[in-house]
Amino acid sequence: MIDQPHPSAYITGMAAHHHHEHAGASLAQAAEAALVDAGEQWTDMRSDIFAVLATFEKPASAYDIADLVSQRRGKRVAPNSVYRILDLFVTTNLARRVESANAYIANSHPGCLHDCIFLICDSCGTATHIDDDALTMSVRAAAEHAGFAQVRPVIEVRGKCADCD
Amino acid sequence: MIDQPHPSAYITGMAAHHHHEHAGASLAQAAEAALVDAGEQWTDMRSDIFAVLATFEKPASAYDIADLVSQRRGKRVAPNSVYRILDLFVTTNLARRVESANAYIANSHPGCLHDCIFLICDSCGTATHIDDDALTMSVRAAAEHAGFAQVRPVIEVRGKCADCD
DNA sequence: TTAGCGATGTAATGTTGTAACGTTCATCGA
DNA sequence: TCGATGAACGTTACAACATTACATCGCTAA
Repeated sequence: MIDQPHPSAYITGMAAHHHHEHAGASLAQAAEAALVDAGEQWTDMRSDIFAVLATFEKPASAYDIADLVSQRRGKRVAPNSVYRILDLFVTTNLARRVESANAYIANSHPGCLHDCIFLICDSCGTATHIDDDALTMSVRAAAEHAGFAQVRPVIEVRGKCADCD
Repeated sequence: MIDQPHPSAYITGMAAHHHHEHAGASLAQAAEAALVDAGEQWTDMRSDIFAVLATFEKPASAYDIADLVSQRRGKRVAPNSVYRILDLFVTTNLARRVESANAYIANSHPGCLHDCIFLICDSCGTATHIDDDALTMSVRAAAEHAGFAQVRPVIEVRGKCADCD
């Protein structure tokens, strides 16, 4: 059901880049729209998990999410179920996995397809992101030049944020 | 005892870039030299762990290494001990951690200080690396521009390598 | 009605990573 | 010589992250 976008989608998508940063209810709506658009269902469980994920400032682990969703529902939700849905979110671009933190973060502009660069503070753990398509496309190009296909860049920068510095 | 290099070290190191790719005994020697240079000891345990790590084509997990080192020594070596030494290797630039694989890979030119870009094949798992200082410095610059300090870029690209494609 | 399918639940297990503390051994000054 | 110190490594236990296999539930199309 879910297909990875063809790499060229990134190139065309790159031209006119116009970001709608969502938050709160607006974000949830955008997420729902994007998921339905991808031919998937927007269930209560998915809605709850997305809502919880979106409350985090820092990348959230699947277990963090499982705990909060369990509270919210008054019934234990197993990590398993959370992982399933997080995987779905990642493939549909509603969320990103932060590899260097083994955690996930909501995409604040779902439906908008491009690579992003995460900045994760080693002190306070908060993550921000930069959109620099020129840079990410260079990374893609370098990998493709080395013979790689279907590339999926993972660009994260660990460090100290302005507040913690 | 161990200090992180100042970021400017990267900039100066970037100018004349001349790689000595090591392998086998030569690599082990280079590693030993680099470690001693950093004021650390080159013990039997460290030597064994480095040797095992260097035999891998693919990023090796700490547990993989623990198993092989245990065999080699005829005595169980706990993952714990392996982690300690891998951490040391990472801080002294003898090895790198591949975040997106939760695994480690020997640095084929220890003593040579710069960020690198890993390409990891999702099919066969092998990892190669690209050295593109212009690119990695741009990532550093972008992060610093966003107010981050003591930055440590993690640039990895998942995809299909030329052989598996 | 019921066969099929997608979503979720349940239980078990596997993998990765850390914490706390103990032992060994080399060095060094009294 | 003796004990103090400190680095390296051992041992145990546990915490955190992730997956597998299979069961159940509810919808809908034949």
